[in-house]
Amino acid sequence: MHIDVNSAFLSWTAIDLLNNGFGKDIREEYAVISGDESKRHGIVLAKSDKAKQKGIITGESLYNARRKCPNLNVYAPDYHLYEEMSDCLFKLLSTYTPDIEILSIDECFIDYTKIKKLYGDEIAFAHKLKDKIKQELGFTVNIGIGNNKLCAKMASDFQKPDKVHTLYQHEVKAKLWPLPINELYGIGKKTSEKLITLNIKTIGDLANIDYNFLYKYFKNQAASMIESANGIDHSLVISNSLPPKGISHSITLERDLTTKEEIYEVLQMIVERVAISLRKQHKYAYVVVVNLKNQFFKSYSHQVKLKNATNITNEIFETTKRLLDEMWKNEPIRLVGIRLDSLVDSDHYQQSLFEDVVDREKQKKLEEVIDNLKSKYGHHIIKPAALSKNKKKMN
DNA sequence: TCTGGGGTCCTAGGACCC
DNA sequence: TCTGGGGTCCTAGGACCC
Repeated sequence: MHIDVNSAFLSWTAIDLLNNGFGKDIREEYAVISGDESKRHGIVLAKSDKAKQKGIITGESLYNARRKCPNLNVYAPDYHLYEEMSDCLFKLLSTYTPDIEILSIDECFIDYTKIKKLYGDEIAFAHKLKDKIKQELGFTVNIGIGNNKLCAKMASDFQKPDKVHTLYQHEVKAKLWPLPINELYGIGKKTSEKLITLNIKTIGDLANIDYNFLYKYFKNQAASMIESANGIDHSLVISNSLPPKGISHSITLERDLTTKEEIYEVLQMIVERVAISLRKQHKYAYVVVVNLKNQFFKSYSHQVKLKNATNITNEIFETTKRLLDEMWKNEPIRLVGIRLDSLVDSDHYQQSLFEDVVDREKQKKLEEVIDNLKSKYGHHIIKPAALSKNKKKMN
């Protein structure tokens, strides 16, 4: 089964507003959740059914959405709230089974095969489950049932909200094949455009295409594309969520930055964040990546693999500065991002002849102390002098 | 005041090795 | 007599997902 919260961010904000005495349910009006336009974060993160009927889609600019629906009501996202609501949902589900694979903040798979003996017919169970979620948590979900994850996921997407759908193997032809090709999981904008030029317009078209023909255009992807279109998927529900492969953070700036010093300051801020997150997870990173986006929305990245995995803020910061020096084309920058990759559980430190190991150990201890101060007294209790607004007052 | 942020996976090309 | 083939690792970029 695939369980998917209907318009998650919007539903969750709606509940929160109702709980705080807001007189109306924003699920019933022309509403979207969006970031702050003045900070250049104005894109649609979630929409109500009514907004959807106006043609508003997730991911488009708020500017665009307003043109489709001039009297649109806009609400800010609250990520802390969303984490809490998400936790509540997964906790409720885990009272039924430990076999839950969390896909994102608002959706997951459960392996019903293993608990069918306990709870009986899956369709009856799914209805009871969705009603229980609505009653106890206040929001609706769609539940898709299938013989594998792909079919369950496609089924949960059929008709919304508050519905249970099945997509068993024998239903693939009737329920999956008529859908437009871009609705197949794994087929995005680029691939569907390419497929349409090949006259492959529906999932059924893809399901029945000649493999050798498709191979010419999609190489190794061809086989799995045809399998998906036939509702075939051998992947398993993996309950114990895997550790992250990387940690990243990026910021779209309120205005484009034009000097290296300004970009350094942003880098420093972002490094602080990712490094703390890294240490919190007891990880060390081998690879440091800097990503930039220029005023024309062109992104480019530069990365380096370190000799030694690190979790030391300063080592990461110095690395990102070096990367920036090498890659920056002296042009206005809209977004600055950092990613830490190739994470390992311990640093297996290889001492270099020219390094001061004592100093490195001291640095690590210092950062442990700083992390503790921050978690006790808040993020702003201590920060690099370079990020202080009153640099002259600092001792 | 048009266009976010956090992820995963894949591919292509170059360096390098035997 | 101009120049293989297989393999790994690294980097950059892109597609896709929510």
